[in-house]
Amino acid sequence: MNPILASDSLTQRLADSGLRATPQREVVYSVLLRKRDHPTAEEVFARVKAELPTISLATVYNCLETLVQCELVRAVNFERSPTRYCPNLRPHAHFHDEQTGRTYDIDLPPAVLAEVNQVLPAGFDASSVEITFRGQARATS
Amino acid sequence: MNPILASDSLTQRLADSGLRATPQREVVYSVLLRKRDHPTAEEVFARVKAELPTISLATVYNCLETLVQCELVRAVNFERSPTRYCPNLRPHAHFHDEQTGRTYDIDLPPAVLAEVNQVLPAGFDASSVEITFRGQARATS
DNA sequence: GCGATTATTTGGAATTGTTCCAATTCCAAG
DNA sequence: CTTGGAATTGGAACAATTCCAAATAATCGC
Repeated sequence: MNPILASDSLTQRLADSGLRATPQREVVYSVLLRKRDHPTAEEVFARVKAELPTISLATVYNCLETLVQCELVRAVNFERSPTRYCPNLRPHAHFHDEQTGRTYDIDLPPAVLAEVNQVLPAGFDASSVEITFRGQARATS
Repeated sequence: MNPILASDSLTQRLADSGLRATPQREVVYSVLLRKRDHPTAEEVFARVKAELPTISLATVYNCLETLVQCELVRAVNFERSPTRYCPNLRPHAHFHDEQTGRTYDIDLPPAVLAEVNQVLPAGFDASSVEITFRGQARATS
């Protein structure tokens, strides 16, 4: 009945983990979907407050952590700057523009991913791999 | 005259950047070379104190930062845990063992590095790329 | 060598991002 | 209802790092 489909998949994923779909979780997730610019927890907090003025920063951290657990959101770390969050579930690398500080998603073709995994010697069993570029982007995307 | 060759290349690199080879910098660097287990700043601090009991943590941070600037050492970040330092200058990825917390260097063949760089669309100019695996290692290395 | 200048080190305070905690509040089921 | 677990909240605590101002050390022009 709710026209916002994302909310349904959210509810489903949460239920799968035995968790509830609360307004806070829904708004945090929708904020991430709405503007996919890899916001920090503080930025998410600011955006969510527009809709839920009484939400606390702790709750934003809780919700983000929950979404990461449910694999609806990826936490992205670049050096020691604040963790950023992205709702892109396809395999992708990140490009960090040194000038602007902006982060871009770079799609990772399965073939490349496969080749990268080949570099692991016997005895190393990787559950995930993260690829991060840093440099300069003139792209508008 | 000094039989420790590393110290010479250190002196050289520092000089190239207009910096001095101080005892603190030399000992911090030698500690990294001696045990290449990706220590944190605190761990380096503890090891250096054996030789220079009066060194301060701030100086260890300074020295590490200097060595990173001179490209003698790489800073390695894994999620939000403390930065680790490694004196391995060859292109390599890192494998983070989720059980033990240990970090392993994984050599990166130029061909793989080249292919990874190919995923960047036009307009993205990368100055460096970082590849980090996470998983389980049974290796002894 | 000798003072002037600059680089480096030092200890402690400050900062930042995040987590913890104890006290509510909110649901959901019996 | 009411009882129990889940979730939220605000503020304190925390960990890693950086900042800062004072002390120390090295280097340079003379």
